[in-house]
Amino acid sequence: MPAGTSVTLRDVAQAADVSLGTASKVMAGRGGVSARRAESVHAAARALGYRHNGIAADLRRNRSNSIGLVIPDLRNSFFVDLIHALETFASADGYFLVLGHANENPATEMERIRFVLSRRVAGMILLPCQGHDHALAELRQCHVPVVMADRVNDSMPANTVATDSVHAAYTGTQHLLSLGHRRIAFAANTLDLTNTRDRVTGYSRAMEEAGAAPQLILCGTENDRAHPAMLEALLRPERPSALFTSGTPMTLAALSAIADADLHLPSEVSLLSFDDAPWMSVLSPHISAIRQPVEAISRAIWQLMLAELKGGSAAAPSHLSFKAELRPRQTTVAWPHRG
Amino acid sequence: MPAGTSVTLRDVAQAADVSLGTASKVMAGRGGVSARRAESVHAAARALGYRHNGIAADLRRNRSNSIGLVIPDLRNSFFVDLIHALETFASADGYFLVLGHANENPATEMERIRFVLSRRVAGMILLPCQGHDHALAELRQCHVPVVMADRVNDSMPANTVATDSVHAAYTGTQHLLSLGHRRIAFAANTLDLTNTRDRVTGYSRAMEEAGAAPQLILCGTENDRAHPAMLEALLRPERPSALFTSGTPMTLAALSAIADADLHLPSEVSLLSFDDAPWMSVLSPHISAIRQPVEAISRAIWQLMLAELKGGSAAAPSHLSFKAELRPRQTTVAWPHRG
DNA sequence: CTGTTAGCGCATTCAC
DNA sequence: GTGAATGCGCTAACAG
Repeated sequence: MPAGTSVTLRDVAQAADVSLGTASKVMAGRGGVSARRAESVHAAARALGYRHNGIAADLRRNRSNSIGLVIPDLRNSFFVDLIHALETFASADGYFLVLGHANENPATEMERIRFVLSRRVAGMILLPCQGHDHALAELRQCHVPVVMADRVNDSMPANTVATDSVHAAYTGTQHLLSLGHRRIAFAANTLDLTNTRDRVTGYSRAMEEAGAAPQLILCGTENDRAHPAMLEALLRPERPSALFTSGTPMTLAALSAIADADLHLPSEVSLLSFDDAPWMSVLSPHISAIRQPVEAISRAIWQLMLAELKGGSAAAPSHLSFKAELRPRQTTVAWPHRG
Repeated sequence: MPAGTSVTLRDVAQAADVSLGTASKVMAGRGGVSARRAESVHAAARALGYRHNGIAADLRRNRSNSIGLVIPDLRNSFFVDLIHALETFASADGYFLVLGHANENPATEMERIRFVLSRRVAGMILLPCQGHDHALAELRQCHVPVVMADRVNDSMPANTVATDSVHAAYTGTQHLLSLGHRRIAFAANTLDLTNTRDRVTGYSRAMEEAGAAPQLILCGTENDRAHPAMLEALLRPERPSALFTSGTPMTLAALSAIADADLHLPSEVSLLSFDDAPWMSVLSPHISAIRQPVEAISRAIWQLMLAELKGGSAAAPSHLSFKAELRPRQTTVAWPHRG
């Protein structure tokens, strides 16, 4: 079953009694055609229900106005906000985004990258999901401008944009330390993620500077693993007085673990979430969070992409970094807690 | 700047010293080629860094294995869950999804539909954002299988899949009524949405049957409008004892309005949310919600699409409907509340 | 088994 | 201004 017996430009030209070339010019909005003929082409197109075939045009011109965007997780509001911002920028410059969803799975990620690439996008924005070498190799092979973001570091051989994770985690940990907490656990996805490693670095540095012992909980993002891991930590005699979660999924797991451990939030345990979300400030207690500067990051990504798109590949890749914002709310309180 | 100086199948054939046709067969994995030559083609492809050009192939074969999916809002977890499920089904059948994000904006929706269509997808799944006539007209013009979902009704001239909104809202309202509530306000996006109208119908029916006066709050999904609208309702002397929100964004707004009105949840006001989300059951009180059967809906959508894809367009369009599930939790309590 | 041929729908020279 | 001609990279039908 073909994708519809579509009417082609040739049909339109025939009906309007002009040549294919003329019809093409008219439909493209380029000038150089008499008003009378232009109108008759438009009329014919309308009458026949003509639809421009974008892929044929792209093929012929060997260029395209679509940009690939492959992201790890649609359930994470940080990524969704980023998509949204990027869409706005791209659309303002006449580009369209072709989305790929890796679902936090490297194999799926490769599939999506390949698919998006096979659509011959003009450029590719990749937020890697886990490990980047395989993806990067694929990307370099096709001579397409690439901008990577979020789970990236400065040694990657491509343009990168990210939050300064070390600094953000360091600041967050200091916030907890300054409240008197010493036993602060950091719950993170996996050390396979470069930004998770950075967050752990920032956390550990602050802890060590304060002479406190870091306690790392590596628990993935799935509740089946994260919940029990946190619960176990909270049930230990020497349980942490504060939990610092490295992303929204872990925050969710922490919240239910705290409830299951029958601990009161925040008097018995404090909670700080890396990544903010709308729901964190509507129920009590409002959750203290670290907010990544999504707009700034998105703008930088797009700027970099646009530069490569028009300028040709620049010299050395750029590595941009932005500071996150600490938003202390009601779940980070002094320790020991004075009722 | 072209999308990279790509190496073509012709280059590969040349390097492997075979014909274009043979190279094509090898790369497509079709048999009928001697092992020796096949290997040499593969080797050449690897050496040159060949990448299949999917759009050229689609163009030539006049068919494609991608399906368009245009959705209203990425920030709504219902839609995200649906994307996720649909991706799984599609991928299992060898199809890829080309996503379009309408951002709850009819103009953007049209742009996205047109773009996705210009990519010559084999079929189109549309979750309309507001009004459907314009979009539907566009879709019908290009003779592509169409399945619409969520904000649809049985009179639409296309396959549709949805939750039985009337029934779900009716059941939810009854739940509130059975707890003793009489002043129940229903906070919804806009009556321009067909499923919102259905939800209002279900709500009103239950209210009228109980001899209670319906109170509708039409407030959009943006916090700037929704929050003040709900706050105003909650500050009235004859304020509702229960709020029934018609979607996650409204639930968020309701929650902050309840806090700002200084009302205790749930003893002073009950809350029932149409659409469930993970965060609703981690903080206290856990929010009572109505859950739409996302998997069933997604499966039905895909089934319908697949049938059209292989079977050719069926006779009359199907209109499928699924029952939602009420999940009473801690925010719907008896009224008047006995402390 | 393999090579040759003929387009898919379109944009773009280049003559007129 | 306009139309005829030439592929973009690929698949499929056919002839050897």
